[in-house]
Amino acid sequence: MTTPDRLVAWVAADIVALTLRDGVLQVALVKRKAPAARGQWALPGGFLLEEESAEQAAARELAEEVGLGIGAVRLEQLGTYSAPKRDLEHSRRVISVAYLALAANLPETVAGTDAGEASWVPVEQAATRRLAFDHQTILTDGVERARAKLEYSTLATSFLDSEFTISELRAVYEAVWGVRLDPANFHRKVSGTPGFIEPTGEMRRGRGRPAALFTAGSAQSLNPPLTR
Amino acid sequence: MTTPDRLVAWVAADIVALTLRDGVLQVALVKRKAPAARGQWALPGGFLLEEESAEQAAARELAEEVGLGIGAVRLEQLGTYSAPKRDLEHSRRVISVAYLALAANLPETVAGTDAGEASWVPVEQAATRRLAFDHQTILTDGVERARAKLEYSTLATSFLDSEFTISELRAVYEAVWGVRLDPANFHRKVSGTPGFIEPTGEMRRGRGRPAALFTAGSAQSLNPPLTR
DNA sequence: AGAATAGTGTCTCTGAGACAATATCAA
DNA sequence: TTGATATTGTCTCAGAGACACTATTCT
Repeated sequence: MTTPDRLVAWVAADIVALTLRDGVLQVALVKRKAPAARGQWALPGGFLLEEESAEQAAARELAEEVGLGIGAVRLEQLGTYSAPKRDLEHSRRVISVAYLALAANLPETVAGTDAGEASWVPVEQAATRRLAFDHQTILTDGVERARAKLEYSTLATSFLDSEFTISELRAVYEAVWGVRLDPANFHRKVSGTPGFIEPTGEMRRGRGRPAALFTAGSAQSLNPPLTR
Repeated sequence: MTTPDRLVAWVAADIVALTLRDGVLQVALVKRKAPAARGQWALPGGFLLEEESAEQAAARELAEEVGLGIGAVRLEQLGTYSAPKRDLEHSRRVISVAYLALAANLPETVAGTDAGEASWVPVEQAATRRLAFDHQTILTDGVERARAKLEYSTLATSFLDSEFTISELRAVYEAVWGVRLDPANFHRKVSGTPGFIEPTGEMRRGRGRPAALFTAGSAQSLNPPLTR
């Protein structure tokens, strides 16, 4: 026996996928091809299928719409958006479970089946576009979460390839936080935190003195944290 | 036109409601009266109704099942649980949006319509009970979130009445974190953080020297944080 | 040589923690 | 007076930030 006014809903998983291109924080957006909100820019995402969890759906949609292979990104749950009027385009209420994904070297975006186009857009610029549904709110929350997480977690390395220099790691912090950090103090801080980064012994040569290469360490949290 | 295998779900809001009784961290549990998982202990909660957001549903269920008036508690979204097999008792898949609620002086629990019994149970003891569905996981996540939030937010005052002493505030931290804190250093720390607590000018007299009374200040975050 | 980037040394300041000392009440 | 709790003082240590300095490459 079903209570008459109990909500029956579709459940969507939407992803705030962030990456760094040319030192600028960018987010993956798709131009909607589905009937609802057709033609508008939106976060990648889609409906959960039967027998699928929200995280599985997020990983699948990220692969289909943005071409980010499953396992290539860390997915972290952001929150769930369930306001009754958040999506008036569908015939049923839709609640959305939002995820944050941080990606390194972005394979060029791929136009998948569900989305018309997919592209990386600077976050600053995306903040001025009108996005479908409440995706502007979700984007803002996602960026803020990423900023906060850099302080007390080792998440920043997710933006980088498996080998990176300390300067590149610093560039992640500077781009996401929008600040300039002292190279000397940053170097001491990250190299002195056990488990954050591990030296490979290799060097990378560029304009000046060659820089030592590192890989991500095993630590998940930063103690004490980096301060913004 | 509906894609054939798109999930259609019921959406529940479940609440990890924590309070302090006799210096012990306790959680509100209900004995289920509904057919699904009848007789088992579970977190308070229930299904979203049409035209209701998850947070509204959480507030309503908290009022109905635990007797905590709407507005008497802060609700913070914990996360969403959507594993396909998390709830096999219902005829449809159920995904649950979990909330964290911190309450002061717990009105005695009220047996509402949906729940058979409701009572406050020490968290340590609840961790050993078999709870319905995946509520054990949700409870663990909620307690961990509360612990983390005390560090960098002013959430601890939510556990107290509108007027409290610094010792009472310290007791919150000691109970939630399960540690002993130095009274002198704690006093300096909280009274020296602008916006955390505001003196009322009143005193409360007990066993020893009377303690000054405070109310919660306007600050939401603690900078620098308290360390566990 | 000069520019550029990597990395180290050093000083100062702030805040956490240990713990002694003082204050103000009840019994 | 004694015991209990509140509050302040003081010392030490760790870490953040400013910034001078050294190291190693390219042009």
